[in-house]
Amino acid sequence: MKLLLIHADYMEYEVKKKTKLAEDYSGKGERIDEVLVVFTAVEKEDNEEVVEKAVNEVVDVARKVNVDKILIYPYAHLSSNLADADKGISLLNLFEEKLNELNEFEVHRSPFGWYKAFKISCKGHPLSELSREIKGIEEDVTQALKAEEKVKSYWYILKPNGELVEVEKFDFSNYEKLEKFVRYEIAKKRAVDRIPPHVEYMRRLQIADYEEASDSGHLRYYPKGRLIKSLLETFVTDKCIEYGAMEVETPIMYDRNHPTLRKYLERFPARQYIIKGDKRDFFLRFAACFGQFLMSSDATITYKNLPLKMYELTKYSFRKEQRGELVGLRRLRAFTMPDMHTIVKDMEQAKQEFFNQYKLSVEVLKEIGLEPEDYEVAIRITRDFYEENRDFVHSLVEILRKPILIEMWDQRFFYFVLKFEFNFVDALDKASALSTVQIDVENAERYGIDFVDENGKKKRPLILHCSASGAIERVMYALLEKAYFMVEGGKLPMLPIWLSPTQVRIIPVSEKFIDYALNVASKIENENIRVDVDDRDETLGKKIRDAATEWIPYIAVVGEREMRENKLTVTIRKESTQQEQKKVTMSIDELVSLIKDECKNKPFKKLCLPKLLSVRPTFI
RNA sequence: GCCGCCGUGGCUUAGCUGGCAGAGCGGGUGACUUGUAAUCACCAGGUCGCGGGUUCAAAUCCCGCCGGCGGCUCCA
Repeated sequence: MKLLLIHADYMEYEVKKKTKLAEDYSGKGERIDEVLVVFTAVEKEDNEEVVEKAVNEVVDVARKVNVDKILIYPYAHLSSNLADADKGISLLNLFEEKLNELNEFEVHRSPFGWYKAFKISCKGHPLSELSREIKGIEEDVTQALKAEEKVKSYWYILKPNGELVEVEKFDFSNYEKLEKFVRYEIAKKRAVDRIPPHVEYMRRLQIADYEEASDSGHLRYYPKGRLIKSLLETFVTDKCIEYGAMEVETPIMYDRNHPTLRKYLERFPARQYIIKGDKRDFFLRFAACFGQFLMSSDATITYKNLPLKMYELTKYSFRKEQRGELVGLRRLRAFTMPDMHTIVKDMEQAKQEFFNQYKLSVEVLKEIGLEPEDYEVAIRITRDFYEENRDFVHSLVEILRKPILIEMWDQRFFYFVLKFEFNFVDALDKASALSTVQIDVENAERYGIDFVDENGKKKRPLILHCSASGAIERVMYALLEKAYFMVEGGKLPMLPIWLSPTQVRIIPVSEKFIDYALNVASKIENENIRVDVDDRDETLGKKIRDAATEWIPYIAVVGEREMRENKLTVTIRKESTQQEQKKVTMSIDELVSLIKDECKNKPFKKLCLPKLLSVRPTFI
C-alpha cells in the first residue's frame, strides 16, 4: 500500500465521470478545511494487516500535525502494482472503518473509480508532505513463524520389534549415530569448531568451489564435479522413470501474486528470491511442486491413470536460506533436486505408494553408495494419523530393521500428515535430510487437482512428494563426508568407482613407455571406462603420489616388464591402506571386467578432461 | 538475520607489541629418463578481501562492508 499524506489548509474535489471500475456514488464532491489528505493506492499484496499498519501510520501523522479531519483519497498513480478494484474498494472501506472506530477523527472518503477534479492547498511545513509505503509481508512471516512455534513435538523411537518408546527411555548404547541425530533434532547442540571435511575435499579434489561473484550458496562446479553431479542426476532420473514417473519440465519462476501460489508462498516469504518483472513480480521456485501441480490441475485425470507419477530434476530449486546456514555442498541457495509427485485416489493408495517409495529411496541411496548404516530414519506424523494407521507406520520399521526417530504433532501445521526422511549425520555431528516422501493432504484442493472416479464423479486426490535421493549436491556432500569417515577408520578415502572422474590412471615408468601407455589406455577407453595417462615429465613416485591424492581407484604402472608380459601392475585403492598399497598383476581384460562389474547398471559418461595429464589445467 | 573467529601470490601459510612482504607446494624453463606417496637448479608470480580513518609510516591499530567457518535461529 502506498500513501501520500498532505496536511492541507483545504482540499476540494469535484466528481466528474465514472470509469469502468467505479463504485456507487451519488454525491458531487466536497470541500474540507484543515484536513490531512491521505492519497492511497492499494496494491496486490495488501491485506487487512497492511490496513492496520496504515491506520497506525496515518493516526501517528494526524496527531503530530494536530488535525481532526482525515480524507482518504484513492489515488492509483502512486503504484504500478495495483490490486484489482474489488480488493481496492474493500480495503479502502476497511481503512475508513478502522479510522472511524477510533472515534478520534472525522473521516471522509472520496469515491473509488471516478474521474475527479481537485484543488489542494498544502501547508508547506516540514511534516505537511509525507509518503509511506506499507508492506504486510514481514508481518505474515512472523505470524506464520508464531504459529509454527506453537506446534509442540513429541519424540519417540520406534524399535525394530514395533515397540514405540519415548526418546528418554530408549537405550542408545548400540546406536551412536542415531543418538547424535536425535540430539541434533531435539537439542541442536554441537561444539565442533572446524571446517567440514567435505568443504576441504570439494575444493582439493577440484569438484566444486565457492563463487564470490554470485550470491552466497551458489557454487561453481569444475569438470570433475560436473561429471560426478551429472552421473548422479542421470542415475536418479533413470530410477524415477523406471519406477514409472513421467519426466516433465516446468518454469523456474512464477507470478508472486498468482492466486493459487500466493497463500502457499506467504508462509515462507523471507526465503524467496524475488525477480522484478516489467508488470509482475516473480519468485524463483523452491521445488517442482508449483509447475507440476499447475500442470496436473489442467490435466484430465481419471481413476485409470492413478497412481500418476510426474518427475522433474529441478535445476535449480532456489531457497534463500539464512546467511549463517550456508555450508559447502550441504546447504545451498541454489540446488538440484529430483522431485517426483504422485497423485493417488485415496489414503490406501497413498500408503501403498509411500511404502514403495520408501523402498525406492533405500535402493537409490544404496546404489549410489550410501548404505542404511550411513543414515538415520525420521518419521514425522500427526497424532491422529498415527493412531489410525499404527500398523502401517510400524510396517515401515520392517524395511530396514533399525530404530526410527518419530516426531509427533497434536495438530497438523504443515501440508502433510506423514513424512519420512533419511538423514545423514556428518563428521561434525550435523544431520541433513537426503531422501524424503510426504503425504500431502492440502495441495490437491488448493490447486484444484481432481480426477474422475469409476462412477464418473469428480474426486479430490492425495498427493505424495518424493525426493528419492534428496538434493544432488547433498548426495555429493554425504559421499565426501563418508570418505572422511573412511580416513578415520584407517582406510583410504574414495568415491564409488562409477562416480570416480578417473577410473584408471596409466602411469608409464618413463618417457619411453608413453606410447605403450596410450595404447593400453585406448583399449580400456573403448570399454567405456574413464582412463587417463600421466605423461608428465615427473618421477614415478611423484606420479603415484598425485594419482593417490586424486583418489583414483585403479593405478596401472606400465614399463618394460608389463610390456613384455602384456600385463598391468595395478594398485587397487579400495584394498590399500594408509600404510600399505595393494598391488595386483592382471591383464587389461581382467581390469576391465573388474571395473565393468563394479559399475553394472550405472550410467556412464566419458572423461570430461584431456586424457593426457600434461595438457590438463589445474583449477585450484 | 544475530553473536564469535578468520581473510597475505593459484594452494598452504610466516610476518601481526606499526618501519623494505618471506617460504613451501603449484606454474614456466633447463638438467635428469626414472619401477610405486613429493628429483635438482633457475625464473616468473603479491592492489596483504574491499572501502574509509589514525600515523612521518599500516598486512599489522580503529570503523564500515564483502566473503568463509562455527554457534544461535532456520531448513515448506
